[in-house]
Amino acid sequence: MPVTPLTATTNVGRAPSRAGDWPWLDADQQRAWRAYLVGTTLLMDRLDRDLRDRHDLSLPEYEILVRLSESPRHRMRMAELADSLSHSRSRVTHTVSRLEKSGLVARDCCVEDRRGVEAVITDTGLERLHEAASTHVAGVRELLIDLVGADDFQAVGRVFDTVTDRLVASHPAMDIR
Amino acid sequence: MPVTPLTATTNVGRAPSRAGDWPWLDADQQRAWRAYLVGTTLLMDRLDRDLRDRHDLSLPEYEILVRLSESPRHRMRMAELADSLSHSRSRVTHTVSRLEKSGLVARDCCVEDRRGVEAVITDTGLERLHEAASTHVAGVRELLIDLVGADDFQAVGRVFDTVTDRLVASHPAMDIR
DNA sequence: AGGTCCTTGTTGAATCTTCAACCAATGGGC
DNA sequence: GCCCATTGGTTGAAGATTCAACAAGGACCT
Repeated sequence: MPVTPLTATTNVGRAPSRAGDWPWLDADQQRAWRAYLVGTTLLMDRLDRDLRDRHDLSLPEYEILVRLSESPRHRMRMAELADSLSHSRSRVTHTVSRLEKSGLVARDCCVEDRRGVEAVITDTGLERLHEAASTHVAGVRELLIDLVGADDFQAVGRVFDTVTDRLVASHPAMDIR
Repeated sequence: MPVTPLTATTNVGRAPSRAGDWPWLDADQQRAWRAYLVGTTLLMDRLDRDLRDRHDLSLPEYEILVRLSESPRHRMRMAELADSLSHSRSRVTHTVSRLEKSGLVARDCCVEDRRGVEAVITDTGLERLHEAASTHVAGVRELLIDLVGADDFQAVGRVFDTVTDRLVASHPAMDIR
C-alpha cells in the first residue's frame, strides 16, 4: 500500500474534500475537528491547573463539590453523582475517597437502601468550593465565553447536547460505560 | 455562610441570570458549558473505547500515528509531535515508548541535532493506522459531525480556534505546560 | 578552550483512571 | 421462605498522565 499524500487527521490514506456522505472528512470538517481537539486539551489543562495551583483542587474534584452543593440536602447518592458527571462509579468512589480524606466531603449510609452511600459536602467543603468558584468561573469566561460570540457559544451547547443525547440513547439502559 | 440556593454549576452561591460582565454565568451559558463538558467526556470515552476494542489502540496513540503518517518522511521530532498534540514532552515520550514496544513506531536519532530523537511510523504502524482510521472517522461522523448542522459544527471549530489562540498566546514562548 | 545557559528528551515516582473481581443488599418469581 | 439475577458500591492492581529531577548537546560569549 503506497500510502501516498496522507493529508488530513482522519483522512488517512485518502485524497481530501468532496461533499456528500463520503466516509472521510473534508478540509473544513478536518480543521474544525482538530481545533476542537487541541482547544479542549488546552482549556481543560489550564482550568485544572488553575484550580490546583490556587485552591489545591482538581477539576473533577471541583465538579463533584459543585454537584453536591447544588443538591437538596447537600448530598447525593454515589451513582447519581457518577451519572451526572458521566464518570464511572469506580472513579467517583476514588475521587470521593480523596475528598473525604481532605475533609471536604463525608460519606453517609442510606437508610432506605442499605447498599447505598450518600456523599455529603462538609462545611469546609463548601468554604473551599466558594473560594475556588470565582477563579474557576473567571477562567471559563476569560478563556472561552467572553472570547467568542454568544451565538457561537450557544452552538457549542447545542452540538454537545445532541452528542450527549445520541450517546446516552445508544447505551441500552445499562452502565454508562 | 448560608450558601442558600446554590443553583448552577459554576454559579456557586449566587443567584443566576442578568446580563453584562457580571462574574457568574447566566442560565444559558451554564447549560451550554455543562453540555460541552459531559458531551466531550462521553464522546472521547466512546471514540477511545472503539479504537481499543477494535484495533487495540488508544486515542492518543492513534493521534500520534496520524501525525507521523502525514509528515514528510513519516517521521517527526518528539517536541514537534508534542506541540502538535498539545501534550507534554514527557507524555509523548511514554506514549511513543508504548508504540515502539508494539512495533508501530521506531525511534531514530537525529543527525543535525544529536540531542534530538525522531519518531518514525513503521509499515506495521501504517497498516494498523489504516485499519483503525475507518472506524475512527465513522465514529466521529456518526457521533458528532453527521448529527449536527454544518454551520453549528463550524462554530465549534471557530470557538476552539479562538480558545487555542488565547491559550498559546498567553504562555510566553515557553513550555506548553 | 572554557563557561554558562538554554533546549531536548528521558526517567522514575506520585497521582489519577480504568478494569475486573468482588461483596452485600434488593427485587422478583416460585 | 428460597433462589437467582440485578444493582450499588468498593477494592486493588494495571494502565496512563503528570511532575520534578536529570543527562547530554547545542548556542553563545569571552
